[in-house]
Amino acid sequence: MTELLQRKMSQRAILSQDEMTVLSETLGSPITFDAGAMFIKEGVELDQSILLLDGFACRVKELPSGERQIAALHIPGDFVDLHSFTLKRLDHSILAITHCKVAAVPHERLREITETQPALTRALWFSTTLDAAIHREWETSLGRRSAQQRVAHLFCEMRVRLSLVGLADDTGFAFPLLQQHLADCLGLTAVHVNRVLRQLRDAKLVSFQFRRVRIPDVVALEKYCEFDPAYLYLERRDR
Amino acid sequence: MTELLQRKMSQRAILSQDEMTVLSETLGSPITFDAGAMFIKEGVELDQSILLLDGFACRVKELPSGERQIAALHIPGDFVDLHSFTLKRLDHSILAITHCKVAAVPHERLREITETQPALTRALWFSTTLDAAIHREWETSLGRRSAQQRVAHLFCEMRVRLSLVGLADDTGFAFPLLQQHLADCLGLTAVHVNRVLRQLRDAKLVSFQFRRVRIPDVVALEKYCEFDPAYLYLERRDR
DNA sequence: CGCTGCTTTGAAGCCCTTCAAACCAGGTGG
DNA sequence: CCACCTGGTTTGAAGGGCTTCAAAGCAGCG
Repeated sequence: MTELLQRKMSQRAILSQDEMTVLSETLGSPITFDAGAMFIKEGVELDQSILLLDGFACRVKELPSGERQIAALHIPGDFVDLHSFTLKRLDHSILAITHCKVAAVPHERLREITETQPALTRALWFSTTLDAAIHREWETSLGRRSAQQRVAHLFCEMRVRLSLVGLADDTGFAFPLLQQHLADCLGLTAVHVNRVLRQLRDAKLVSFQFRRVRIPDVVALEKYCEFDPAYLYLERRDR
Repeated sequence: MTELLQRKMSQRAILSQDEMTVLSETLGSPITFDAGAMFIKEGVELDQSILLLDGFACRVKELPSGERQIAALHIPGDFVDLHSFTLKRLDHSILAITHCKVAAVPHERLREITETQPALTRALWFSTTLDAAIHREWETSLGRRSAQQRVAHLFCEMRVRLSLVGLADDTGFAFPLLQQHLADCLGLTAVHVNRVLRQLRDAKLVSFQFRRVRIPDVVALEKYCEFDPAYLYLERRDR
C-alpha cells in the first residue's frame, strides 16, 4: 500500500526506513473516490491530511464566474493536502480527476510527529516546500510562456514526477486528463489546448491521445520548452 | 528591530512571547542591500535564511530569454527564504526592489528549533505554507483574471499584507515598485500595465503614482476584482 | 443504435504585445 | 542655473495569440 510512497521518499533519501515505518503506521485504511468527486472542500475545517495512493487529483481554485484554475496536479505518492496540517482549512478544493484511492493521517498524529520526530518533521516540511516550488514554476509558465511551451513544460514535469514512482519512462506515460483539465492548469481554453496539441503533435514533439502522453524524443521536448528539472529538487540529500 | 515581526506574528497568535524571544535570539545583525541587489542567487547552496526587516524584495524566476517572472513579493516582516531551510538551495533568486535591511538566521539554529521547539517549528512551517497559498492565488490571477483584475487584486493583497505590519491603511500605502515590476508579477508587459493603470485611475478604482497606491473606496476595489482574503489566513488560531 | 460528453474545426474578434517615439523627472556637470 | 543625460512613463499604430461562439465529428456506453 505504501510502496509508492516508500519508493518516492527513499529515492531522494527523504526518509529513513524507521521514519517511513512511523509514518505508515499513522495511515488510516484506504478510501476510494469516484472521478469528479470533490473530496476536500475549500474552507472546511480539517483534522486530517490525505495521501494519494492511486489515481490523479488536483487542487482547484474556483472563481465566482465559475471559471477554474487548477493550482496543482497530484499523482500517486503525493501528500495532497499535507499543508492543511498547518493551515487547518484550505483556500481551494481537492478534486479527484480519476478514480482515486487515498489514506488519511490525523492531524493529531502529525502533531505528535512534530513533538517527537524532528527529522521526519523536516522531511514533511520539505514536501510542502517542494509543492510551493512547483507552484512557482507554474506561475512562471502562466506568466511568461507561450501556450505551446506551457503544454510541453507540463508534460515534461509530469514525466519526471511520474517516473519517480515508476509510472513513466522515456517513451511517455498514462495521463488520464481531459483537455479541459489541461486548460484549467495552464490558464487556457480547452479549444486552444486542442489546437496546441495538434501543433505539438504535427511538430513530432509530443502527442497526447487515448489518455496517454507519448514523447518521441525527451531531450528535444525539454529543449523546446526550456525545461530544467532543478525546481523539482531531485538530488539526494542528507538531512 | 524585530517589532514588525512581533506585531505580525502576535496578530495572528502565531507565536507566543517566549517563542518570539527564542526566534529573535537566532537573528544575526542586520545587513543592508541596495535597490536592485540580488542577494540570493538561484541554485547556490545556502546555510541561512533571511528575514526582511525593511524594504521590498521579491522572488524572481529568470527564463533563458531574459524574461522574468516575479513569483512572490516580500514586505517587512517576511521570512523571504525560510523555505531554503528545507530546500537547501532555491529555484529562484531574491532581489531587493528597494534598499533593504535584513537579518539572517543560520539553518543550524533552525534545525535546533525543530529538535527542541515543536510549537515554534509548526509556526515556521505555517509561514511557508502561507507563502504557498499566496503562490496559488497568483496562479489563479495569472491563469484566469484579466489584466485589470490582476492589477487590482495585487493591490488588494498588498494592502491587507502591509496593514498587518502597520504599513497601509484604508486610503492606500507606499508602494515603491516600477511598472516593470508589476508587469513581471502579473505576466504582462510594462506598456500594458501602464494602460491598465490609466483605466483603473479613470474608473476611480485605484491609482498608482508617485510610488504610492491610493484606494478611494476599498470595498469597491475588492468587489471589482473579486478579492477574498481567505487565502491570507488572517484569522487568529490556537496551535 | 442512439445518447452523452469530449474532441475537433472554423470564423470573427478582442486583449495584449510589439515596436517606436515622445514625454518627463531627477541627477550631474559645465 | 541651465543643458544634458539617463531611466522610467506615456502614447500611438499595427499585429498576433488566444478567446468566443458555434457546429460538426467521434468514441464509449447503456
